[in-house]
Amino acid sequence: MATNRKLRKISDSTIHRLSIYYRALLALEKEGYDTISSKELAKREKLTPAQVRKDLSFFGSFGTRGLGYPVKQLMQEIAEILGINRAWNVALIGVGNVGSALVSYKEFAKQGFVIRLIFDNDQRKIGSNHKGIIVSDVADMASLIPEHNISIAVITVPGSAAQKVCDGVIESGVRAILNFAPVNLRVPNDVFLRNENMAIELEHLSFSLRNQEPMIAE
Amino acid sequence: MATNRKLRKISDSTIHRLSIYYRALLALEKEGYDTISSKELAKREKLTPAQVRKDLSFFGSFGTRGLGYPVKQLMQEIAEILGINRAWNVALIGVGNVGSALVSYKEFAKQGFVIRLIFDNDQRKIGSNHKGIIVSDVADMASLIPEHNISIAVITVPGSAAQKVCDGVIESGVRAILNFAPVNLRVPNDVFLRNENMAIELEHLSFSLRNQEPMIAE
DNA sequence: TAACGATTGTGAAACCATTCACAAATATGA
DNA sequence: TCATATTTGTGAATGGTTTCACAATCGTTA
Repeated sequence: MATNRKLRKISDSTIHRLSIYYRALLALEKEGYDTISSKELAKREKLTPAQVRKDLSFFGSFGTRGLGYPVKQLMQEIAEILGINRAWNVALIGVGNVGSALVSYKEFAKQGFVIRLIFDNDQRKIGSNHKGIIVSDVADMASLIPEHNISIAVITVPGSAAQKVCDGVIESGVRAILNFAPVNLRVPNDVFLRNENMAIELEHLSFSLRNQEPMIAE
Repeated sequence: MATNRKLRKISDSTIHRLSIYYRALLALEKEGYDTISSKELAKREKLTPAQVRKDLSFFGSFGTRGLGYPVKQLMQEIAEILGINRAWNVALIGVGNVGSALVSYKEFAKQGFVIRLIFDNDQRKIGSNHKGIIVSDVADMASLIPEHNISIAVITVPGSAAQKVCDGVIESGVRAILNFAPVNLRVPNDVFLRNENMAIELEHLSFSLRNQEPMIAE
């Protein structure tokens, strides 16, 4: 059981790596491993053994000295820590290119994130069927979102509309948002916001390429 | 001019924020601002004034004491630092749901990232036209990528195929990769890799929701 | 059952990023 | 032209994350 220890300030990086460990363990299980050492796990993910152990130690002690961590069990522990050992109802707002792609994205549902509602403000899209889900009018968010017990909203509308949509979903009671629009959304302190901004990632690559040669001057 | 100072170890966070500043400045310019203080800029992006100044100071001194930073000029400086004051040729590998969405994504080209080539291994897709670009066979990467002067590869193939595709584009001379496949790619040290993994972001949200109440036990 | 090798869990040390605080520089208004 | 208010740029202080290093523990083998 994922223990309730004093899990006060867990850093974003640690949570991020937990996701990475989880994927690694999935692969290890498939490959037939029963146990895995922090050393081996770290090597696979280009991390350090100490980091793996420290990350896990925030949540409990899951390993056996001299042996390592039990693959299956650790997977379950991490799933529980991350909250992915259950289903979350998701609403998708905006059925443009990105939105449509996400509806068909299988990894989504595999991890327990189930798209229950799809919204758009385009009359031509409202009522249409996307993978079995009828597109609703954004105007109906306030009633539909609580009704369907939605925990997470995924925003895939154009940047210009994003803040308004964001305010709307929060109004409807959503407290976790994944934003694909290329803008910085403003949310209250009790709302969790994550951004997926491919322009920023490309700019990072562009920076790296431009500064390839360490550029030591002066 | 973006100066060539001793820009040795710039942290990822700083580069990330540079992208954020750039977007903020775009908006400020539209709103008619000529200058902006670190205080104001920080307030808009929920950062601290000191952070803004420190970030910028790694690259030069662009402000005027008592006044602030000139909006237009600072934008250009950052564009130069990030390397987005020019065009980069991009190849897209994999025309599934995500790949198709990216081809139509306008922000892409706006920032100077121009998709020149599209690859797939599905015979039914090869030869088809996506927004004016004919889909090529992945088997032809080795010749086409150098020919078209591609700097960045965007990988949108299923996880199972991603590592092989990754090895292929590196073989063809690409040194910057944006990976959408939900796997940890292995690349040599001189290749820049960024990951866009929406499952991980969702898991982060899931973690936050699950631990909403600080969970102080023991 | 005892001895050995392996590996965890974790304080302490080292490292890195952020914030503080203030001198230096500039704009502005009298 | 001078005094005042503002804001930058940056060393120093702080706070946070990663790595180190080792005692504690366990499996294995003789």
